[in-house]
Amino acid sequence: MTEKERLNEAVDALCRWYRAGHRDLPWRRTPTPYHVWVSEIMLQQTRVQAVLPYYERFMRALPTVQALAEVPEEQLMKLWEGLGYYSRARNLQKAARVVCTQYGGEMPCTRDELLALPGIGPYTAGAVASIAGGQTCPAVDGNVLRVLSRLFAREWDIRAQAVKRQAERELTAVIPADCPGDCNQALMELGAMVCLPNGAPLCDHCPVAGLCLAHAAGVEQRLPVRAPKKQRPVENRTVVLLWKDGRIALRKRPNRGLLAGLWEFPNFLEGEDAEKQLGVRLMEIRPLKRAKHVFTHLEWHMTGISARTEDGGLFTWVTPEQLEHDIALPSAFCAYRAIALEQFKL
DNA sequence: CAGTCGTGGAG
DNA sequence: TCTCCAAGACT
Repeated sequence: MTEKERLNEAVDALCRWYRAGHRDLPWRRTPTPYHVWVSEIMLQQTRVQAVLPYYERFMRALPTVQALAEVPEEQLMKLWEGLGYYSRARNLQKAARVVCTQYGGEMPCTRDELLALPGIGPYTAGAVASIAGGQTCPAVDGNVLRVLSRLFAREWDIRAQAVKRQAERELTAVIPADCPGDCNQALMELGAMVCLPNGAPLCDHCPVAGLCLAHAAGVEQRLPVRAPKKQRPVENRTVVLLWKDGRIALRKRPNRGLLAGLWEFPNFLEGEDAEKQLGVRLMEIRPLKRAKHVFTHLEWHMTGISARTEDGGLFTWVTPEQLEHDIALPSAFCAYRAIALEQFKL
C-alpha cells in the first residue's frame, strides 16, 4: 500500500467516524465564517477547555464582525484577559476592520483571501475556508501532525515548518471535495480525543488503528518526535503596589514585545533602586510575598513591595473597582492584583 | 530557519 | 513542585 493510499483510506474512515459522533462545541453549532474564525484564533496554542468560557462571552459581547471592528480596544483586551498571546486579539480587530472596509462586512471564505488578513496563517485559513466555506484545502495543526506521524511511523520533527508544508501537500491530494470541513475536523478530533500526545494514545478506540504503522510497530508512544526544548532565562523582578489617595498606580506596557500594550503594576529588575526607577518618593514600604510566572521562553521570579506616595509620577491611578472590572491585566500579575484588592479592603 | 509571544491543566 | 505543551502566527 502506498502512503497516499493509506492516507486516503484513513481520511475516509475518519470522516465516517467523525460524522457518527463528535464533541458538541459552541462554534460547531452555527459554523459561520465569523464563528469559526474567532474560535480558531482563540484555539491557537490554547486548550478547548480554556477557550469555552472566553468564546461564549466574546460572542455575547461582539456577535458580528462589525461589532468587533468597532469595540474600544480596552474592552476587547478585557475580553481577552487571561487567554494569552494578546497580539491575537489585536490582529483579530485589525482583520475585522479590513473585512468591513474591503469586504462590506462579509467575512471572506477562500483560503487565499483569508491568508491575507492579519493573524490568519496557513492553519487558520485552511480551517475557516474548509469548515465555513466548503473549500477543499487542508488545516494542519499539532493534532494533524501527530496523527500523521503515527499513521506513517515518521520520525520527522513536527516543529519544523518544512514538515508542516509537506503534510499540507499530502493532505491536499486526499481531502474529499464533498466534505473538507468534516475531514479536517475529523483529523483534529482524533488527535484531541484518541491519538493523544505524551505517549498516551487510546489505540483501542481508534478507527484507523488497523492502518497505523506506528501501532503495528508498537512505537506509537514515542511518536511524534520533537526537537529538544531549550531552557528559559530567569528575570528577577520587583513588583510595586503603589498607593495614593485610595488609588493604585498602573502603567501601560510598550506596544511591542512581551504583553504588548497591556497594563501592569510598576516593576523593575531586582536590585535597582525603587525610588529612582519609579520617580516618586516612597513611604511605609512593606515587603510582599514572592510569586513566579512562567512564560513560554522566559520566567519571572517576582518579589513585591507595597508603598504609599504623595507624588504623581508617570502613572495612571485607578480605583480597585477599575482594576478589577475595567483593566486588562495579564495573568503574570494576578497574585499581586489579589494582594492589592485585599489591601484595599483593610 | 529560529526566536518571540501566555496561560493553565494534567500527570 | 516540576515538566510538558495545546485547533500557530509573525518577524
